[in-house]
Amino acid sequence: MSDKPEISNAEFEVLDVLWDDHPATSNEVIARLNDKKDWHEKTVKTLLGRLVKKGVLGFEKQQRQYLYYPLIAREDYTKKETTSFVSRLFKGKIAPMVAGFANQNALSKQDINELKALIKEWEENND
Amino acid sequence: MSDKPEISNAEFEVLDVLWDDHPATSNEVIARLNDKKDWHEKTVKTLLGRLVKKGVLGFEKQQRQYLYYPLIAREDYTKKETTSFVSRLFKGKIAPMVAGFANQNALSKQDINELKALIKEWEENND
DNA sequence: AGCCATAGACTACACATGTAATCAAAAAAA
DNA sequence: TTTTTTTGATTACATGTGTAGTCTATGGCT
Repeated sequence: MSDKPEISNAEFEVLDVLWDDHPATSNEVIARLNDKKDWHEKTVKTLLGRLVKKGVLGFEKQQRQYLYYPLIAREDYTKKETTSFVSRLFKGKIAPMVAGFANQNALSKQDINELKALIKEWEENND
Repeated sequence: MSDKPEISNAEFEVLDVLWDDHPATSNEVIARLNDKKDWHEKTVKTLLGRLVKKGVLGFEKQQRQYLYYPLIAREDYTKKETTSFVSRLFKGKIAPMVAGFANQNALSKQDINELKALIKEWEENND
């Protein structure tokens, strides 16, 4: 298959706002990032360019500006990253990771309910 | 608090075998890594040195050799990494991450049981 | 006592990354 | 039409990272 493009931390932030809503011009991306990050516009444009070069973003010209959009789905990316994260740090076992997370962070009742729902779904499909 | 040292991927592999068993000489580390990685001994020694400089490893001299050992606990590291991973990719919500993982990987009956146990424990502490 | 193997220290070097500044072309303004 | 602005393209540059090679001192062998 196509090899997973390495997306750096800074690049991820840019991709993330494009996942939220796209296509978008560089100025829109810059504006949205302004809330969370304190990046110079030139920095954001560099990151956009690098993501295009990596094949993570596509764009189409609209007059002089580009309209950028993601070429990979957020779900696909997060699934792959999660799998590799869990296998690296937890030998591929999900429960210890959840345990460590629970131990470090407060789990809400809703978190618990969602986990229960996942388990229930699994049990309905496997028995 | 002390700021989290950035541990690169390659460095992590070295740290990982030291977490498994320590203290260990560089040669022991090199030998253990030989199974999984195809790294030159010099490479491993460079990584050991960098980890020492970053304050991740300590050592004590044994004649001419060093006995290396981790200065941070695996649990502490994995918890922090998990928290930051979940907050970056899943807005801090653990259930969607587990859902994505389950969707990508086969969950075993044991995984499910472990998750159930975690939930049960949470419910005993919170009600 | 002298030489050699070896351990860690120091150096190397290309590519990635964070963080921009400058350049060139075209659109917008004057 | 000339000037200014703005956009993407190109260049910059320090630091991190992967992946070693060379230097130097010392413990061990002869």
